[in-house]
Amino acid sequence: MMKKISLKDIANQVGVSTALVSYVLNNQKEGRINKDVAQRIKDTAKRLNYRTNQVAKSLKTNKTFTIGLIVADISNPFFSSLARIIEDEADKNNYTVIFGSSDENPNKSEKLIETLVNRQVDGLIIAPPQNSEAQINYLVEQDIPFVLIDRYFPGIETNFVAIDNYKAAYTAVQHFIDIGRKRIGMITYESSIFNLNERTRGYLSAMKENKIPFKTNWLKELRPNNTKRCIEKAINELVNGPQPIDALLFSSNTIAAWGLKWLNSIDIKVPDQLAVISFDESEALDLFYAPLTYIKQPLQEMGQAAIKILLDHIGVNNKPVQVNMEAGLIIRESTIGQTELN
Amino acid sequence: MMKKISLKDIANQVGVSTALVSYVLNNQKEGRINKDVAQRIKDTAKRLNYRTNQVAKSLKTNKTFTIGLIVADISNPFFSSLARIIEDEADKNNYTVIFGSSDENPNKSEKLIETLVNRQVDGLIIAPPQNSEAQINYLVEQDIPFVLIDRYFPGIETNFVAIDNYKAAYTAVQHFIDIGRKRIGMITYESSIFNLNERTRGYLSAMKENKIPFKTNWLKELRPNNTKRCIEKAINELVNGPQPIDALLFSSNTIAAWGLKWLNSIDIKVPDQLAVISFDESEALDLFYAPLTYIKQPLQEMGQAAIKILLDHIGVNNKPVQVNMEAGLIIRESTIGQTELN
DNA sequence: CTATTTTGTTTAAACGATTAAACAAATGCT
DNA sequence: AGCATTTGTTTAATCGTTTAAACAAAATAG
Repeated sequence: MMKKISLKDIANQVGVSTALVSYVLNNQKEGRINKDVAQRIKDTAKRLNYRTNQVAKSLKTNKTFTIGLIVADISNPFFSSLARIIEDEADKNNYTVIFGSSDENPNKSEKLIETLVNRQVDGLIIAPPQNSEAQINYLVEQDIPFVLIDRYFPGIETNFVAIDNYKAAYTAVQHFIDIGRKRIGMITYESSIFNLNERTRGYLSAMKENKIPFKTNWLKELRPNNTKRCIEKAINELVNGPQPIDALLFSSNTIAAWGLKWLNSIDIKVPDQLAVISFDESEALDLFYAPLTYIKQPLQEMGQAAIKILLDHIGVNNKPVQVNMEAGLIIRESTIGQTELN
Repeated sequence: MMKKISLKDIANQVGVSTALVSYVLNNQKEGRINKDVAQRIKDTAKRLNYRTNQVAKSLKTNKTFTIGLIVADISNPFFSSLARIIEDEADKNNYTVIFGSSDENPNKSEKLIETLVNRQVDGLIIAPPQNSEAQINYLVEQDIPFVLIDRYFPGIETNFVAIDNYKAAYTAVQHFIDIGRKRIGMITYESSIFNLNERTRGYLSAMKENKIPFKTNWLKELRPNNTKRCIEKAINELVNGPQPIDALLFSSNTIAAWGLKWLNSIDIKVPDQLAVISFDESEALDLFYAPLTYIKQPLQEMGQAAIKILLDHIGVNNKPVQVNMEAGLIIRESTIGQTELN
């Protein structure tokens, strides 16, 4: 690695102090600096191809213009889409993004938070895994600016941006009922994550308020491990029982992807035999033979809001901002199939 | 933001110099330090919840343990999967990843490189867009360690990790021919990016060597803008002409996703009417009614190789390492459909 | 013709770590 | 006892910036 050009090098070349060089290159003390000297400094900087050392600058100014982003898994389209939006918004404000994947594991998440905080990020955007309350409280105590995204802990007063998952699930189930389905199943993860619980609560609540006799085994809660086979088993139980379901809600895009593959391979006809709705969108849901009705989260707005709130809390002690957005239900053939349209 | 604890705070509390604190916390000068004092320093560090300021450390040691990753678009599953692998490998080596998306735009890519270099990343992993040769040469001149991934410039001597795209495309076309297809089309981007050209070259070469009379309009090269409608138009021309094609190769996952949706909506039967192969995998290709035969890139190996090569070039002036891996052809129903199996 | 202000620039401390070198005290060796 | 070595710790410079404060020279005012 070549020796890097520093302010000092420019100062030496021009024959002035580093202070002056710094002032000129930062356009400070405008008017007070000799035009000639200023020009010579600028020229020399360009000629030597000077690049400011952000690390030194950050140390001195106590500002890194860096945001830490912690998601469950950057390779999950939900999070990578969000990451892209956050990246763009951050960039508009001259921030750079460092990211990490927690795999829904609180230990990993804690390690990531520590790493990012040690690197003096100006703030964090986090989709917290379950059992990570302590870390979040730590951030609150340390007064480190952060915004939770997608999930949050109702017991902790923090900034967050999420959707109303209760309502979203409720609306989905209501849609099933509106199209005449009564035996409605749901597959979700067994988890204490607030947003997932809200989805389950919405499902149960919609069933109840529509006076649908609910069978406990219509709700399948998956252990996080060995997911693929668990989903297959769950689906088998749901469709093969004495009271097979006629509608199914997947609580996440990953569950939906595995689930749809299995539905394909056991030849369940969607929507005739089984109407299907999934949370989150993905290319995959479009290419299923009956394009899926899905719950669309306003990712763009969520990402933008997260950045805005975060930046509004960097260096200022503002009150927590909590945003619950509304998801949309995009109705397609997996619930209103060709058959029913004709 | 609360005042952060520094070495000085610990030193003051314990009544020693910061140097000693630094030595103890870094386990240096082992044995030479009074056990008692060492313990007191460690205890105090823990009690005060000391976290080293990486920015200061980086400035002094001239090492950030940060890798910059520049891809075309982090929300593209190909790149987000790669990003995840790179993240994991980086983490194993105590590195953190900063990322940016170039949108295949050399200006953005240049800006990103500048930002990341200013932040003193120890090295870069880059999927370079077309017309970014100058930037890459700049990195070479500046002796900044980097590895190109997915694409590279044959004219520039750099580290790179890629697949043999010529061979991959050739193999795909050969597979079409082996199953009796002769009128084989290809949709790709019009681009000077080496890997795409190689794919085209592989396609043409396979056609030629199999003595398939090639029609120029079987090869559709898309302008990067307005892609969706261009793909639809291209497909219409390919399947509606006087000599409709009976096999189609998509040169990327994004083209495939749009293309398959369109094939669905104009009711082309895959594979009976049209056998289909795509580059890259994605959940979407699995859920198509005839799961797609696709060219599988060894992402895991590529990501791992990239990190290994990069780390081998940080701080050392090793010779460029160039890796061309072999892609696999995963054969599924879009070429060997049920009909032909029976 | 001083005193004051303005203009242009430098000095020097600071950010929070690292680390070579210096130093002091205790111990070992003959 | 006298010298060398070992042990334990501190001093001080440094990384590349920023920036308040000091300074010097020139311009303006009274």
